[in-house]
Amino acid sequence: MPPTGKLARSTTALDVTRVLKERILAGHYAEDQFIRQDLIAQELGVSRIPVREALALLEAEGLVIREKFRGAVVPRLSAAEIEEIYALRGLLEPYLLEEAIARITPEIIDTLDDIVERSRRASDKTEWAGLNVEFHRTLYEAADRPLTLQMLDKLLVRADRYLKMQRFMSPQTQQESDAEHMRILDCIKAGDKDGALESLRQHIRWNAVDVRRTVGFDS
Amino acid sequence: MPPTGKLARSTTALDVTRVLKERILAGHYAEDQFIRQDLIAQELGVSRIPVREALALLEAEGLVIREKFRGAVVPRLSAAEIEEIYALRGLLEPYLLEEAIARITPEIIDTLDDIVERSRRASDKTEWAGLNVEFHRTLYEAADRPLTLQMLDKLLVRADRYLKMQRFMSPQTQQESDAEHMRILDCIKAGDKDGALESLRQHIRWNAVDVRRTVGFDS
DNA sequence: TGAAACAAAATCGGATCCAATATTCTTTAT
DNA sequence: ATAAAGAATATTGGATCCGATTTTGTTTCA
Repeated sequence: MPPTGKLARSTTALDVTRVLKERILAGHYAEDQFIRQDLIAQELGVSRIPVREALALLEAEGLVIREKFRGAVVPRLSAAEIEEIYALRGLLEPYLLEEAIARITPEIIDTLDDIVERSRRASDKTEWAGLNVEFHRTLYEAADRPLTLQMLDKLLVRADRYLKMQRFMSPQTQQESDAEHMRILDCIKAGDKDGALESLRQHIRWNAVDVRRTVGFDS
Repeated sequence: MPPTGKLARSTTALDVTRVLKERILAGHYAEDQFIRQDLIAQELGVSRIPVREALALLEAEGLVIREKFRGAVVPRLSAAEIEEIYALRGLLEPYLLEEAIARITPEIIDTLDDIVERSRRASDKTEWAGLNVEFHRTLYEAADRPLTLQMLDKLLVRADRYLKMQRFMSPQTQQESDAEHMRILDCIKAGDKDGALESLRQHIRWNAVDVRRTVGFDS
């Protein structure tokens, strides 16, 4: 039996959940294709029990849908769902930003400056994506609204699956995104709350437009 | 071949999930008290496997917290979490109401009228609570925003646990709540969107005040 | 007597096994 | 030859069993 590595704190089920989530977000499983428990179990060297728990958790996150005695599939994302996700981002993120501004410290601002700087220098697309996430995470964690942040995370995970599948992030979009982050950060430094909020809303709108354009909606 | 539009048959794990959720919402388990898998399994006449899956799902909903090799407990709700839930209601519900108004039909309005009428006549507290939920559900389903509604539901479940535990709903509060529902409905009929939104926000604020008063926060 | 050390019991996470159901393949009738 | 019917296979959900860890109880020593 191959050792599964050092799982001192985590459980096998959570490890499987993490692996499957990464795979799904990487577009490893085609939509409407069944994810076979047995195969996953063999690939990861575990039994089907933690695989089943992982699939149950992923269903709760909306990343798969299970049908009794049939299996789990990655569901298609509808245009309506994408639209809804961006509408919800437009509600949640300004709220988080507002609360973050009320609680932000010079240390956090320094951290954000650093992230933006590294983001601008980033050449690798994956590295840039990581820094992009880190920027928002650092900023929003300052808001001290764990429930809201958790809800937002789940929304972004759903959207991310789509975005990564579509490979839509152009260098131009990256530049524009960095610039918008800087604008938000500058507004925060200047104590311009409304300016920061407006920049954020613009940021989200641009994101939404990008997605629509790439996906080619009509709705 | 028979039509595939058959209802999704329930699985044992989902049945256990439903039972446990009902129990938790009814305050059956004390906070910080371990929910023993073996006991649940015996009580329900099933094995521990579906019980474990149920607990995993309930953890994803925030109704329990599991610690490795220790078990699952109903977590305490902090004052901060209550506040956050109401803040999020204040974001999500106006959005849903706005979308609902844009799509509402005379039939739905009739249904809502009926619900309010029955709610006003309701003597039993449980019946009233059910109608209260039905009013919001009917109204918000008209918004056709399933993700948002699902998020709201999960928030309300968390809050409900607290409210039911505290048994806070006084007759006076019921009357006031019914009146607010009528006000919202009247605004919708009159095509007064802003009025409806303002009534809703007031409704949520009152709810929040009610909770704070009953719970007796200070933090 | 009280606390540390050790043993016993309880409980959990995971593995293996079995039953229920779905899917695929084969047979058969027209 | 084709489509319905039935057998064989595949896959899932659940039950039973096992090792790991925590908790509880007992013993021993200062």
